[in-house]
Amino acid sequence: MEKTRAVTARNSPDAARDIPEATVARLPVYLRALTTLSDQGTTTCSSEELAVAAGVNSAKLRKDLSYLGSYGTRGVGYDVEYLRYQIAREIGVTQDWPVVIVGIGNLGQALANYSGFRSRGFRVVALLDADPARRAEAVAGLEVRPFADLEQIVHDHGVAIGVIATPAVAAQDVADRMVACGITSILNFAPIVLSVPDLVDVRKVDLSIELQILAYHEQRKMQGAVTEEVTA
Amino acid sequence: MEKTRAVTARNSPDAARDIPEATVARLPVYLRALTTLSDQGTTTCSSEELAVAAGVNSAKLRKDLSYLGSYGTRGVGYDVEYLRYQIAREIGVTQDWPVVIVGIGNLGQALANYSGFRSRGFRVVALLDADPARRAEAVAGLEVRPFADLEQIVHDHGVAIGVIATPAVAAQDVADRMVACGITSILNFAPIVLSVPDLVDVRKVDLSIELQILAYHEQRKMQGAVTEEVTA
DNA sequence: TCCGTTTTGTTCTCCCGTTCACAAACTCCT
DNA sequence: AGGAGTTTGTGAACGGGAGAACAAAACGGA
Ligand SMILES: NC(=O)c1ccc[n+]([C@@H]2O[C@H](COP(=O)([O-])OP(=O)(O)OC[C@H]3O[C@@H](n4cnc5c(N)ncnc54)[C@H](O)[C@@H]3O)[C@@H](O)[C@H]2O)c1
Ligand SMILES: NC(=O)c1ccc[n+]([C@@H]2O[C@H](COP(=O)([O-])OP(=O)(O)OC[C@H]3O[C@@H](n4cnc5c(N)ncnc54)[C@H](O)[C@@H]3O)[C@@H](O)[C@H]2O)c1
Repeated sequence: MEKTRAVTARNSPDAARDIPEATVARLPVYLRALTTLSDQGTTTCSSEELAVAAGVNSAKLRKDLSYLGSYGTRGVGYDVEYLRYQIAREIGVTQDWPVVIVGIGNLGQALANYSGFRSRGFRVVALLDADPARRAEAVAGLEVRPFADLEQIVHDHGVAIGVIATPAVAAQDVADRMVACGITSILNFAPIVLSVPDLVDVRKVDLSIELQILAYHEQRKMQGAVTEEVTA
Repeated sequence: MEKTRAVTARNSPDAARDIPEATVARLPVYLRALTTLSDQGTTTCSSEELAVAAGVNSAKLRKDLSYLGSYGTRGVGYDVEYLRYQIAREIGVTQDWPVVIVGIGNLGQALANYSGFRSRGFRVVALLDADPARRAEAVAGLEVRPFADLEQIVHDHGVAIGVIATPAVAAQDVADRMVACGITSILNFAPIVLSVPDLVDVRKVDLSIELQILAYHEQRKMQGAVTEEVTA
């Protein structure tokens, strides 16, 4: 029974192939590059062109795409629109995903105001904040609602994805409540490691960590410069 | 001559060991966990405790730390303060890094107002925006200055790290100008692949991509659920 | 129809990172 | 002093991803 699935042909529309995680992370980049090409009026592109636009090796690009199926034509390349649709479908952004944002402070407001989510398959259906003062005025055309409304909202809109933009101390509580309401994917901006059940996916974005990684390399560049001076 | 370096003992203070990239990305997480433990009054911790706090495997944690040196005591564990300092020193955040933010819109303002950067070794020294209207009022106690001031600011403060929070169309231009001014590390929030010289480090944060990765897994969970229903 | 050109899809190899497992080293108790 | 218990640091096995390289396939021109 398990084997049956593995034997399923690549092109089979409903085959649940397991795409490597590294590839999944790059598919959105290809999608973005294809959208740009499409906007420029390009109808066809080679793996080399697309690879340059996406900032990756062309062999890697072709291997990534081969996990989805054979959507190219040898000697010609890929049809931009067709490939774009196939990737969008594979990722799951041909439909709109309802999203709730919890914690409407500096970052939460910026996220709520960001138009890019909408055009990429996500719709912010509710903004939640524990602080009544935050609820005085609407943000991005949406009222800010009490955190207690979470369950109702998740139920009404069938929300599966939640964004946490609260302070770190509140994040685990918020995550627990989200999970209890049936949310199974969380994007976390709070600088804390969340503990959730196995079936819930968590992705974290930590801007301080990004800067620290840059700082590490920056420091090494400087050390190298000094060493060179000394040995010279 | 090349060999000499390889032979250098791990504990040697000035040894330029090459730490794996994956490890570098985790060091800030350990640093954060150690700071939390320290705040809670913990003076000593085992690799197992720290690993749980950081959300990683304890063997991986120990191997990561071993790249920095032997800072633990067998049978006892690690001194929290000591290890915290060693990691901070290795990353390079014992000193303060001056940072400029370009593009003071929704996201740029949120970043400017974020206090967490300061406590983690970064100091926002200037906010730049091309739009004169943006410069009417100060953000986070800093005036918003014209983009043309970049070179002066970079020169005056010795800025090595720049943050791009402009729309995608402007990002490559901004990056080029940054590089021309001597900035060698860039944190990019615009959804575009930046092209920069080899010696410049770029890290990108793309929130749409994060959501799309979650959507992919979410879709698979649902497919699985449907398949189960059908086969049941 | 056939051959040269182009470009995909895939195989193969190498490298990096993860994890296991254990010896070495340290503490504490008797 | 010695042994039991604990925890680190690391060697070795393993798995996954990156990239080179090539065969298969499509196209176009003669
Ligand atoms: N602002 C940034 O640029 C930035 C950068 C990196 C990381 N972060 C992280 O993102 C998170 C938010 O940052 P911020 O600057 O927007 O903070 P903020 O203080 O401006 O906003 C936090 C919001 O969360 C709300 N909140 C607190 N507890 C809550 C709860 N239990 N339920 C619902 N809402 C609750 C608060 O009322 C507030 O409105 C923090 O964890 C921060 O560390 C922010
Ligand atoms: N807001 C978010 O939550 C969010 C989320 C994901 C990605 N992003 C990305 O971050 C970037 C900024 O988003 P935002 O919502 O803050 O946009 P925004 O439009 O609110 O702000 C952009 C700012 O950049 C300034 N700017 C434009 N061209 C410039 C130039 N050449 N030099 C200097 N400044 C310039 C504009 O004047 C404006 O103030 C965008 O690329 C967006 O795609 C934002």
